[in-house]
Amino acid sequence: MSKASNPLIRHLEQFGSVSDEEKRLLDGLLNRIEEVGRDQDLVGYGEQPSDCKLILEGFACRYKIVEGGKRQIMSLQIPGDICDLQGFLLGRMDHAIGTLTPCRVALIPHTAILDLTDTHPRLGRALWRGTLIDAAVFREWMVGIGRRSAATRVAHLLCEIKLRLEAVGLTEDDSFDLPITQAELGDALGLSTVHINRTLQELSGTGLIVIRGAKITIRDWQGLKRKGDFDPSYLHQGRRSDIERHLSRGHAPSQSDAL
Amino acid sequence: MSKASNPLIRHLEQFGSVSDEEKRLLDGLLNRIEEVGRDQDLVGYGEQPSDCKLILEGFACRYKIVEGGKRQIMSLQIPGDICDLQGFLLGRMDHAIGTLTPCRVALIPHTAILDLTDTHPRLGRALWRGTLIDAAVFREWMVGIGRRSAATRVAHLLCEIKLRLEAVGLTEDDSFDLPITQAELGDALGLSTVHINRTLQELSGTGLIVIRGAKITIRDWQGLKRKGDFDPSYLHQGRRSDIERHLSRGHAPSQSDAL
DNA sequence: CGCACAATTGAAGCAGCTCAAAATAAGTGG
DNA sequence: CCACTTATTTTGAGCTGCTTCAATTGTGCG
Repeated sequence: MSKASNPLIRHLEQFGSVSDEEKRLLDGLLNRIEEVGRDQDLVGYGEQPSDCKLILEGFACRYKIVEGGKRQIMSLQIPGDICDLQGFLLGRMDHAIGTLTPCRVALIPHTAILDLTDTHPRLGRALWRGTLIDAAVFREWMVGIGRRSAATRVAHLLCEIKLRLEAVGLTEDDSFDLPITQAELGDALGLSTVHINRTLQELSGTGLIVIRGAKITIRDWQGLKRKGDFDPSYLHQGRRSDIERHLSRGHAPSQSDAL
Repeated sequence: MSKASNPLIRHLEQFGSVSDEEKRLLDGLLNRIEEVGRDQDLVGYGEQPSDCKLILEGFACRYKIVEGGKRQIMSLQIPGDICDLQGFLLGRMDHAIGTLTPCRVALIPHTAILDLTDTHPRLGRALWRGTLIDAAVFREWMVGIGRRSAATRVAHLLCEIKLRLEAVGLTEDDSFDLPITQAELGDALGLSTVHINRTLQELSGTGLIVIRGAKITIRDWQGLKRKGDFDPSYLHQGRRSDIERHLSRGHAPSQSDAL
């Protein structure tokens, strides 16, 4: 696998430079690739996986089922995401990860990650940073579910997805594919399917977005951001901490914050 | 500061053994101590702190204010918690951390943590693990806010707080002090103050808990757990991953999972 | 073509909200 | 230790954003 197409490297380079040696090591991790169908668990609740899953293609989600059978989707995982480093350090899964579409995933043994983080603390911190961003997204979702109206929540999620997909090259202009059902959207936002449907109509009706099948086009980015009370800083895109700059001089990540 | 009383060491030992040399290093981190009053920001939104805060005494919380002025509290930070490792690797704060009571906190410079994680990858992973547990708690709160009823949410939170306080020795029998207002509880659970009040009365009325001022006594632990749909596994208390066992043989953390 | 799933619409219900005011408790200065 | 002020808890009552239930329409696909 060539450097350029290794999504793990691209992922880590968002936050700091990656040396050639590090790249070589990272390339070595992606040898076991699997295809998984839609609506399958990549990792089940309570499991103790022995490898991490890196999503190469497709959409997945973290979710939990509560008493009464309701489901809460806690995050959307898109290509480039390592979706269970959690299992690496915590052992037993306290939630499940399931596919929303057919997926292609790379399996990375925990032992390989352990070796890597032992010998290359900087890479360890880079992975760590990724999990901190995951946590920032959890927090933002919590804020939305707890304190924002349905319309604001939906708008906010669309803004987030747009930026995240853009970062991995999965948008064209102001459009992107969001191949998930309204029921799934509801489970992610803590809303009923019916209300998701009505809310999407509202957002379409006011000219903020256009929906055609699974394709979503953002007609009025500023308006959607306003509607969604959206401040992208929690995604920590295209930024490095002082600490990381202090470590790796010379490289500057491409900034694209003109949002 | 003696080893036994260093809450950072106690915190890390929950998940894996800490060598004597590591303990010495960790002791060296706790030299700057500060007292902070109630309702003060330990770290403000958008700041770029240069040190982490370890809470020695008192309660704090992560929070965010949304458009319209509503507040969502995203986590409760209790003694022993390092409450912004986030800032270490991500630089700019995407939320604020404020005190709920007067607090005593230790300030740990980012540079010290950087050195530590560079030279002692195992300690780095231990800190990382802590942030992953934080994330697990975020997820669980999200599930509650999104999919559980008010009474279930309140009961769940009480269960969680009980276990977390117990782990740092801040409970006596089935009682603990929870010196936060009902308004703050509401901000944490995405509920109104009025509804929190009525829900607490419901939980008292059915004999699950007793409230006397800031002191909460759990009368019926099993019942409260049932009411709160509470499964403590997300707290990852008293457990180590295979990976960590693989690394440090010989030591076994005390297990106390008879819950 | 027809099945199965997904989106849409209508209508009624309710969990939790808001507003407003009263009752307690917790400070605080004298 | 009291009198006064301020914060918190508690209660009542009306309201609403979202849910639930149930049915209809659309759509992808073997």
